Amino acid sequence: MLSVTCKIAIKAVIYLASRYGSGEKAGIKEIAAGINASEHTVGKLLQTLVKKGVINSIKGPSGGFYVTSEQRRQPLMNILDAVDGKDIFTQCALGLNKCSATHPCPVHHDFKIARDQLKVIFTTKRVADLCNQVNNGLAYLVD
Amino acid sequence: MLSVTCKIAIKAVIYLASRYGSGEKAGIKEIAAGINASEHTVGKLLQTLVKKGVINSIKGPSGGFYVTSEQRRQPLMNILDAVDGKDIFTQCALGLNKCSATHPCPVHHDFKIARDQLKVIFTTKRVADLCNQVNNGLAYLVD
DNA sequence: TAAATAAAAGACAATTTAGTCTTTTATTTT
DNA sequence: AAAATAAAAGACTAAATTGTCTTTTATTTA
Repeated sequence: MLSVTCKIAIKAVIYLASRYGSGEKAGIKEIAAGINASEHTVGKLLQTLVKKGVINSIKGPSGGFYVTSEQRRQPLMNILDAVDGKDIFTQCALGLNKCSATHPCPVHHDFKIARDQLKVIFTTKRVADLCNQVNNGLAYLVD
Repeated sequence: MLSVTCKIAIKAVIYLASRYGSGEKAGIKEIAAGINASEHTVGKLLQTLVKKGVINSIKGPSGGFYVTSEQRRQPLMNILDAVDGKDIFTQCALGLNKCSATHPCPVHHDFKIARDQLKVIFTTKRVADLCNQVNNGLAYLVD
């Protein structure tokens, strides 16, 4: 479904946004430790997120990564798009290039319903929503 | 979602079952041509399907691959399980090992709904159903 | 029984994806 | 201004997946 990197990216952003206020910075080490992932992997992927405007960063001592209050309001889709792209929401279940209502693969109609539902989840769930769940102990970022 | 191999496998089985009657045999070349895929890839993957009992084969001249009428009634899930396994229907969206209703990741509840829906599609749709669609010109296996 | 046919099996190669490491650049603090 | 800190950048390695090829085995037909 999502790539491994993308899953880590979502956890990293939620961790950052749930533990730190808007503008408050966290370093790579801390974020990696907080979501139980490799520092190297997290470092690399945070770069991508900064480049795509999902989060921000500042170099140097007392630098780090942070989210703005606006970025808290963005849907998970932004993270997914930055790392994996949006292809999974348009691709045919059987790999046809031209699969549509007028030229469907044999599972097109049903598959589209499920695929669209996933799309709804990722476009309606916002970073802030998930932070609340984590902060209230209703959801977890680690096993 | 599904691996490339698995997508080809589904198309191969549907092609075989839609073009040939129960017990009627088709060769690798023909199946590969019929779904616009590489002979090598198809040959290899059909082996897997035979081993897992999704289809049957007979060696030698006038040999080939075929499906029984019983195999026509099997759900797509059997193909998916034979090639990719059923993991995609249990895996956590964010990659947690222990993600459940009592220890959920932040998207568990919604994701599970969509995931379960996909599972329903693959367990209720049978090979024969899709063959009918293809044979009636309601669905296609190639672009 | 020999030749031809077609799948089975497995080795191998290529590609893609993921993960790691090193060097560079920017910023801050002393 | 120098030293320290932390991200940026990119090269590199490793692993997983996908795809290709060759050899073997079974079967049939002449």
